[in-house]
Amino acid sequence: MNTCVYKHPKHLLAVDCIIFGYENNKLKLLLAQRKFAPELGKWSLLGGWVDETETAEEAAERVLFQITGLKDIYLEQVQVFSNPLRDPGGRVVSVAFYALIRIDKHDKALVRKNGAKWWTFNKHPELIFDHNEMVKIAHKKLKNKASYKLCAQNLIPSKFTIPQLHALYEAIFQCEIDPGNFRKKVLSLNILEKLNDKNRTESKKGAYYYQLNKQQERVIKERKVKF
Amino acid sequence: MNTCVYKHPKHLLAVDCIIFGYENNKLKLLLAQRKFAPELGKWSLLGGWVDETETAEEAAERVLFQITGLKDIYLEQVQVFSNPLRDPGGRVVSVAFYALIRIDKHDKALVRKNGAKWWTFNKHPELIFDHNEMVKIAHKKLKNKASYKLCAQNLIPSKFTIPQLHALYEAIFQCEIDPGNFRKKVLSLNILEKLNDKNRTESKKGAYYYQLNKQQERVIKERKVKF
DNA sequence: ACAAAAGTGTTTCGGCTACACCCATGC
DNA sequence: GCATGGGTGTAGCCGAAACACTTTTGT
Repeated sequence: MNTCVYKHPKHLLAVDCIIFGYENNKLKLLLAQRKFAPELGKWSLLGGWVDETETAEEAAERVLFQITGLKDIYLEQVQVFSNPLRDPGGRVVSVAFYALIRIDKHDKALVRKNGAKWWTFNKHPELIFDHNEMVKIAHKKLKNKASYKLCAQNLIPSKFTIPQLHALYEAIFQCEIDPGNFRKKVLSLNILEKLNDKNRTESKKGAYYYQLNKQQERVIKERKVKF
Repeated sequence: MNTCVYKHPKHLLAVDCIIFGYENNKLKLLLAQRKFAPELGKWSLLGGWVDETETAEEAAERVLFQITGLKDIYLEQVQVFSNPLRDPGGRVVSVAFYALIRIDKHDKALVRKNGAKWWTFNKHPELIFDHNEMVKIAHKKLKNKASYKLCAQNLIPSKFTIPQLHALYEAIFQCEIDPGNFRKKVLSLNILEKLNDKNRTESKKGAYYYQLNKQQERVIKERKVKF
């Protein structure tokens, strides 16, 4: 890959990660304070440079590993941001990704060491450059994804109760969802396996645990050709 | 923008356009034969390089103008393709866009001069590199878009009959759609205005022309929070 | 008259919504 | 026994799908 037949202007290529987590019934966002100019000290998404020998996805995985100590993180490409003026420090094209993180599994000390901090999603601070827009679009994509796929395994432990799943979905969509209808809908998908033990920490009656069954990759709802 | 505070590897950045058109009741794709190595002579998407002072969107618009003579073309970003080995000629990161073109309005001579050719969508030749994958994903995105927004104005003349619109949607979705249900659905959106004249070229009875009314930008169907 | 496409009406079905209601348990 | 959250049942509504039917007009 060191030889190249094309002669054209080259660009700095970065990745920026919108890192979602879930804790205490709230959707969270992992942000960092810039350690270099411009905008030193301001809050921003976590990002990094794309090397010559890796894909943008691999660069994002590398960034996420450095920050959280986790591998095999769920990643989705959001879109490219390429306004020449988006970064006052120079012409940087950025590929935005959103990531889903199991907060209970990641390396909290490492996060702290990196100067990063988890923010409640709807209370996060203003971000630098076009990062606010990135977050907005990523959240929209996450909601869309979650309405078709159960992305539980990427945000909460593999054993969970229906009320816990319900709370997760309310956090993702930032709105109330009828608990009874939610339960019926999610059970009708036949992707959950009921376990014999109950979680008794959150109510007197206790709620049965479930886990994803084999066909967990099944799409929740095929987009039909309506038109 | 000539000064830059960052010191990191730089990348060649390209755009590739999946150009959709519609003619003779068929979805079409505009393709070109490569005029340079590698893969000289093979069919490929139309693409170009991103300059230092423009966005990827602007680069795509530039490419589309050079090929079709049209400005203000409907464009949607598909995604970034950044496999270091995707192009044997060197490490090129590509941003894919799909475009919707009014075939009746574009400059056919210019297209021919550029060595480009319209192919029926489901009969197009094998493409170079990862362009087949780009087309597949773009088509999926187009179908998704068309199920929420009436993208008629970007593919057919502004005056059209319901049967013509129906045929367009059958071409986009590559499947049959019940004509009666389609008519009722599209009229129920209240975005079409009935005109007084009929098109008599396609049937004995003739079909009334319609055009988009003021609120043409209205989304066909809000994605509800189902979950 | 009839073929062919435009356009309308009707019935069925399934899923979503909004509730009311029962269940199990700790206090 | 009662408050609390877990879990179930049900009636109504709406939109999609399937398909029968009417309308218009050229030949």
